[in-house]
Amino acid sequence: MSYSSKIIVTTALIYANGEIHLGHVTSTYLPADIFVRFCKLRGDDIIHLSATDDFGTPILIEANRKGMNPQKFVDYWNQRDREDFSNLGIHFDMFDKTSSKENRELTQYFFTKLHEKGYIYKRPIWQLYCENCKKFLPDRYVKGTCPYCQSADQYSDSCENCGRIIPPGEILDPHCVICGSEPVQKESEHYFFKLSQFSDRLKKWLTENKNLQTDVKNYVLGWVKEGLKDWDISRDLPWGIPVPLKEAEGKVLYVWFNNHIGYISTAKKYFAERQIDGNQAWNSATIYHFIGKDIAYHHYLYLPAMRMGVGDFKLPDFIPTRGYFTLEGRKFSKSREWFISVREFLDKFPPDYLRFYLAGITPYSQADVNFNWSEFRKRINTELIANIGNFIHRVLTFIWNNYDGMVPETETLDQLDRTLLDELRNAVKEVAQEIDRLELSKGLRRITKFTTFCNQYFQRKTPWKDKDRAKTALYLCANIVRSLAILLEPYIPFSAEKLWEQLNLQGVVHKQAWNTASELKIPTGHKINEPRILFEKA
RNA sequence: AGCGGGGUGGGGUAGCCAGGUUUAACCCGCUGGGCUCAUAACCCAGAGAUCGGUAGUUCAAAUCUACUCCCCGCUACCA
Repeated sequence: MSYSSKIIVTTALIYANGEIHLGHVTSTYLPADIFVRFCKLRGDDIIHLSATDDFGTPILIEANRKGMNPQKFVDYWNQRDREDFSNLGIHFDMFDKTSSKENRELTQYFFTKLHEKGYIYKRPIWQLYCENCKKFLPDRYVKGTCPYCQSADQYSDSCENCGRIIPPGEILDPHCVICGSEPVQKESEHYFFKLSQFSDRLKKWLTENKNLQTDVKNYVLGWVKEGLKDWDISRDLPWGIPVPLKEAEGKVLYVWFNNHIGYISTAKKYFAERQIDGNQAWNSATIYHFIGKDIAYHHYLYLPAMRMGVGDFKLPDFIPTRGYFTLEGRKFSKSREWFISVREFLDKFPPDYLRFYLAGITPYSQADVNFNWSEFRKRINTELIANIGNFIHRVLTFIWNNYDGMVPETETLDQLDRTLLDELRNAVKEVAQEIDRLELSKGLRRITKFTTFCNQYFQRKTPWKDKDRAKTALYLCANIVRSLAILLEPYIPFSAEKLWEQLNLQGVVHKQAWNTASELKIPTGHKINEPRILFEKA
């Protein structure tokens, strides 16, 4: 069977060991969801895929601490994350896990193919080893005192207190996280990926791909210029995807070797369930990988290099990269309890408030995004409620109270009416352009610019003075409210759907065609449902 | 230290890449007025920045160049 989809969107895989927080949502999942929702309305054949990232040291440590089997542990988080995303209206066509059979197989295939082609070699490295636990202690298995600020109980690779990166071997008073005893240096064989060999090809690809953001590109090109180092892709851990070589007993692949392969393995699984050739589907689609800038290196260097090396799967066309999330001007930090989880937020406010606010403040760049509670409230109350919500509500209640809830008839359009329709067409066109260019905050601003005009129109028409003469205006406004439901659907899908119901229209707003937003589809005499307040003040 | 990003009215931003379509735009806030259909929401008018600093390029610079000050992020086995 031949392939049908045209666009594949993936979002960075969420690490399966903790709550989803607003940082994840802001940089990655919300932008992707808005984009995908828009494309669906536009009629594109598009799918959104993601998964949990199930391997790695922190998960193993955490699972051990809780006395849980690591697979059970990541399954728990996978389920919990699905709920969070669903509650936020973030929809996936498939949400899988990197510990899936498909991803294990594809990852081993990647390794084998790269190994055959000579891109992987083995060499011994010195590593800390715990003689009590009889195991090597990678990165986060060792804690000690920070050599810079003397802060105790820090992981051996970085200090939470002063934020410095601690070079391997420099941590003071190192001890094993599991048993507390002091580790010794011991030699271990590791596998390395020849990233250095891909320098020229990466440089070419980065330079020639015009879809990549220039700021991120410059940042990454800086690394290439400095010279890429080969990459240690194996770990002495019991939790991970085994290195598929007989000689490599007990070694697994590093999480960053396998997790982005999850994009492809999930896609293949998705297509396989539909009897579609996954490789062909992947290679003929336009690929978007949405990420946060913290993982820019992995997506702009490691990922493309690995795909170049294997050769079977095309590289991404777009890697939309957004910045860090700060809360009241300070960096998010779980350990310092300076963060907001999705659950915590949704206990207080509806999901659309979060979507509306975040979409409005997140630019298409790696600039950081600051969340501020008072600004959040202000923005919801003034833009979402007093501007957009007010227009919708005044129109609907006016029709309900003055025309028995029936959309009135239209007569000859005057100059102002025609201007309104021009504004509508422009808005529909320009919002689409912005979202298509991934400029989501600008798209939202374009919508509020339009509703400002709608409020002005209503004001100038003074329909309350002569209900009979106001019929054309209300006919037009009712239709514009319908258009707004469609325009707003990518941003605030729950409210858009409620609005669709209030308008008493057929079907669901999510299945409408974007272009019909510039048409007048509600006929005279159409009965709306009783208007209710769509947005309560925050 | 190096690399990347940024400094625009009281706050938050757009514009800068492709210099002049802008008397520097938008939102919030502020001042005054109007309306009363609407969740004290809406509409109109107004005050307020010469675009971090300096020096250049140009007929013309917030937009280009150099230097400089300040802020933020990153620096590879942290996901």
